[in-house]
This record gives sequence, structure tokens and C-alpha cells, in this order.
Amino acid sequence: MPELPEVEIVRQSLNQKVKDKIIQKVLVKNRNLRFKIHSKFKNHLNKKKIKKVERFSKYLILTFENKAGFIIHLGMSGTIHLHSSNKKNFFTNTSFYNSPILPKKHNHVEIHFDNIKFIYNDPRRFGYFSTFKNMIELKNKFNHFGPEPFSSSFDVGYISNYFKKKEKNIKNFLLDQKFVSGIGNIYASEILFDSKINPIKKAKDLTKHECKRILIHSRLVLKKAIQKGGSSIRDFQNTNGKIGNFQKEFKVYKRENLNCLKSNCKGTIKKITISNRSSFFCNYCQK
DNA sequence: AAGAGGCCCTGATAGC
DNA sequence: TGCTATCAGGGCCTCT
Repeated sequence: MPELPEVEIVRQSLNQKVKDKIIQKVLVKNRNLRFKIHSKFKNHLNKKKIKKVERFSKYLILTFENKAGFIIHLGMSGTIHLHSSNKKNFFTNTSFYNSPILPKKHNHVEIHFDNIKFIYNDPRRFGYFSTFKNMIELKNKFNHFGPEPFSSSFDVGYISNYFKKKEKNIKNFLLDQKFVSGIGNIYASEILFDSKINPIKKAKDLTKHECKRILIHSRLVLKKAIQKGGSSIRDFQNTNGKIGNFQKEFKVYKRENLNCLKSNCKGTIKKITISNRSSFFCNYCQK
């Protein structure tokens, strides 16, 4: 569910609310996530002060003062809710697609700070928590990941070189975290539309110019999504009133059978399935 | 090595 | 109203 922009939005509010706060108590209500929450998880977190909340790709990284810390992946349906006990009924939903009301089912982890409760909720259980002891261990966790679109190492040379002899379609590569980190199914379609590239085009057939467009639009789309506060598919109102309206800007995602929004294009948006995931594109202007 | 496909889960929605 | 089928923003694992 959450792609890089959404996780970045979560990171920002999380960093704002729990930075420099001490974990007073950890409750594991249901350890069954993609990977079972380790029995040592509680002790690893207990009484530690959060030094910073960072993000790599779709992963949240919370680091303690002693350089140890933990990672959160939200999977498809993971949401984080912050509940302030200072003011009654004050909820901050740092996720982006369910209501600001605290969920009753599927709460897996509670982390209590002074005056703030962190609640991790995940109906589909595709998310997970993992811990690291130091910076080296943290770095190793992301060893096999490709660069983020914003990274300087994600350049035309890298892209065109990577695509040499690759038979797989371009859409799959945008979703392949070994090639580029942080893009998911929604933004893959949006990036390809802006780049005017057909999702089923083989990667090896992309020209250098097309690689350049992939580079530029990956950055633009994600940047704009972050500025808009990410995407929420469902009706969403949060008490801060600042989260998630990039979905209004979707040009192809969930717009099948509607007109192509490119000026002078008479095409209609199509929906096809690529590797069991839906893809949206205009078969008129995406070559 | 690269690529295809199954699978992990629950919940919302569409169609009958 | 209630059943069944399909779909959902991710990514790991296995097989060829």
C-alpha cells in the first residue's frame, strides 16, 4: 500500500511527535506479522530514547541514542496511529487510509511514550518490525536494494546499463526494488504515463531518451506526491487536516475507460494486468 | 541469472 | 439479506 511518498509523510509526523521521547512501555498484542515479532523485541525498545525517525525506500527507521534501533515496514495495510493522552479525543493518524478513529481490530503493537501512545495496526499482516544493533547491521539490511529515485546514483547511465539485455517489461522494473527503491504499483503507472512509455515495453528496448524520462518523472511524481501529502484511496479526514490528497492528481491509476488527460490526446485509459498487478495506461500516447 | 507465478492475510465491494 | 468472487498501495520464496 504505502509507497515512498506515503511512508515519507508518516516519517515526518512520527519524527515530529516521538523524536527525543523515551519508550516507557511496549505491548505486543499480536506478534503475527509477515515475520513474527521476536521475543526480544520488547527489551530491545524498552526505556530507549528515539533519536531520529528516518526512512529508506518504504521502510521507517527509528534510531536510538546508542545507534541501535528498529525498522517498520507497513506492507499493504499497515497504519500507525498516535494517540495523545494530553487532550481528550485527540488522534493523529499518521497513516493515510483509514479513519482517524482508533481501530479496534488488528492492533499488533503499542509503544507508550510519556503522553503519547503509538499503535501499529495491520489487518493483512504484510508489514513487519525488525531490530538492528548498530549502523553496520542497519546498512546490511538495505544492501541488496537499488537506489532511491532521488539518489544521485540513479542516473541515465545506471538505468540504461541496467536495462541492457533485460527482456522483462519496464513496469516490472519500476516495481523491482533491486533496480529502484520506493516505487509501488500506483506511482509506477503514473511515472510511465508521464514518461509516455507503454508499461509492457521491454526494458532493453528503451532508448536513452526514454531512460532519461523515467529518471525525471520518477523524481517529479514522487516529489509532487510528497508535497501533496501522499495518496489516500478511501475517504480520509484527519484531525490535522493535512494528510493525503495526491489521489486527486492521478492521471491514469483507477481511471480506466476515462479520457486521457494529455492535451490533444484522444486516447482512453486502459487497465491491464501485468504480473498479477493492475496497470493503467493510455495506449495512444504511451509508446 | 533472469523471469514467472504462487503465496502470505483480511476486508471492501460488486454481482447474483 | 446473504452468498460468492474479485480485488487491494508489497514483497518473499520457489521453480524453471
